[in-house]
Amino acid sequence: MKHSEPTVLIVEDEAAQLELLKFNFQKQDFRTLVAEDGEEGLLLAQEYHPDLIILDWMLPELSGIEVCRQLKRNDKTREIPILMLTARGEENDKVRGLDTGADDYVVKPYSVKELLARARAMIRRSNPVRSGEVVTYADITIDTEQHKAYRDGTLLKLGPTEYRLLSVFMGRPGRVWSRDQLLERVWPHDLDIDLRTVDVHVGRLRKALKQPDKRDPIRTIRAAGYSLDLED
Amino acid sequence: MKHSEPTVLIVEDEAAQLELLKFNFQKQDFRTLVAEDGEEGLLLAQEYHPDLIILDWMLPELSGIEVCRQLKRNDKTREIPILMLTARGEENDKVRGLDTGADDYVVKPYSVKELLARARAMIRRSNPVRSGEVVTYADITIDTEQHKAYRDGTLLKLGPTEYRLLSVFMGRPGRVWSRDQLLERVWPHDLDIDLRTVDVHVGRLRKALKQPDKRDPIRTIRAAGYSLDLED
DNA sequence: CAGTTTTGCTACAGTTTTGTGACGCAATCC
DNA sequence: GGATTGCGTCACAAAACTGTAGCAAAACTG
Repeated sequence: MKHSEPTVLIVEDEAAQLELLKFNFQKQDFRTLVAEDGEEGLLLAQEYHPDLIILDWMLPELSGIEVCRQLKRNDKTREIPILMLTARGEENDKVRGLDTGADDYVVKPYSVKELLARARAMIRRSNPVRSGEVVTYADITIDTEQHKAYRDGTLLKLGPTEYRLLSVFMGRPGRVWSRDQLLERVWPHDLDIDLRTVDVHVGRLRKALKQPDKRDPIRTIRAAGYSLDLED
Repeated sequence: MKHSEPTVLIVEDEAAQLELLKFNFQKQDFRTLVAEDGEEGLLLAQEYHPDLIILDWMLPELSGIEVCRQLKRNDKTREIPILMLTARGEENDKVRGLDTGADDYVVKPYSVKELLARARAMIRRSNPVRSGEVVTYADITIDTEQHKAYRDGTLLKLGPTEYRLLSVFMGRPGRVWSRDQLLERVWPHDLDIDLRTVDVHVGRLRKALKQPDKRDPIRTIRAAGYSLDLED
C-alpha cells in the first residue's frame, strides 16, 4: 500500500563508497538504484526517473560533468535534481559555480548525515513551483505571482486547494503522485485528512480544467495515484 | 539611482558560507557587500541601499530576526527585500509565516542554484513606485509628486491610507499581496494592526475607485490576499 | 463471469474567509 | 471649541470553500 518512498540513483565507481551510500539511503527508506559508470547512470535515470541523482564527479569513461550535462539536456531527466560528489582537491570553480547544471554539491569527505539532509531537502524542494514564476506545461499555465491559472489562454476559476494541487502537479508534469504525497504537499502539515479527500479535489480540479474538445489532463494510475499528463 | 548590476548584501557570520555565497553571486554579475554581524549589516544596508539582503537567521550579538525587524522599521531600508537563511531545525512557524517581515526564506542546507534563482525573482518582483514619478495602469494614474490619484481622468478622493495602499498596488499591478505584506508596506511598523483592518481599507479604496460602468479593479484572492487587476 | 477492489461523483452539513456598516476615538481644520 | 475627517476594531451576514459519507461505475482478479 505504501508507495511513497522516494527513489535515489547513485552513480559512483568506487565500490566501497557506493555500498556506504546505498546502505544509508536504504536505511532512510529510500529506494535505491545504483550505477557504476556514467553510461549506466544515464540509462537508469531515463528509465526509472528517480527523485534525485547522486553523482560522483570522477568517473571512468564519461565524467560526472558530462553525465550532468546530458541529463540536463534531456527533457525526460532535466527536472531531476542532481547532487554532485567531489573530492577535496577537485573543488574548483566549475563545481562551485554550478555551471555544470548540478543543483548542489558536497565535498568528500562528507558526513553521511549532512548528505542525507541535503538529499531530502532537495527532493522536497524539487516539487513545488517556485514562487514568482510562470510555469507552462502544454496548454496549461500558472502564474504564481498573480496567483492565476490558465488553460489554453482562458483563466481558470480555482479554489485555494485546487490551485495548490495544480501547482504541485505543474511542478513535475508526468510524475505520478501518490495520495500520501499529495496530502503532504497540498494540505497543511498538521491536519489528518482522509485519503479519499484527495480524489474529490482531483475531481474538482478536473472539472475546473475541462474545456470543450480538450482531453482530461489528469491521469489516474490505479492503486498508485494521479499525474498531470498530456502525452499519448 | 538604478544602475546595471543589482547589489546584494550578504549578512553571514560563517566565513565558509559567506565565501560561497559571495563567489556565486559575483559570478552571476551581482555586486556584493558582505557583513559578518548584524550591526555591520544594518549599517551597510542604510548606507548602500542594496537591492536585496541575504540574512542568516543565526548571528552573534544581534540575531537575524532582530536585524530584520530593524530594517523593516526604518523607512530607508523598509522596501528592501530580505531573504532569510535558516537551519533545518529552526524552520518553525515564525519563519514559515514570515512574521518577521522577511519576504522569503531558504532552509539550510540549500542548493546554491535555488538560492540564486530566488534572489533574482525577488529583485524582479520588488519595485515600489518611486517618489516623483507618475505611474499609470489601465485607466488609473497616480502622480506621486502632487500626491494625487485619478481614475479615467477624474481625481479620486482618497484618505492617506487609501493612497498608500493604492501606491503599493500600482507598484506592481497584477501581483498578489498578502495582508501581511500590505500591512508591512502601508502601515507604520511600530504599530500592531489587526489583519482584518486591511480588508476594511481595501473596501474603502474600492469604494473610492468605483465609477459607473467600470469594473472593480481590485481582485480578492481567497486565502491569499488582494491584487490590482483589470484583466479578464 | 461473479466477486473484489478502487475510483468518480454528488449531496450536504459545517467551516473558513470576506464584505461592510456602525461605532468610538483621535487628530486636524476653521 | 465645534465640526470634520480619517482611523481601527468589532460584529454580523453573505459568500466561498471544505471534508466526508455513500453509492454507482469502472477496473481488476481469478
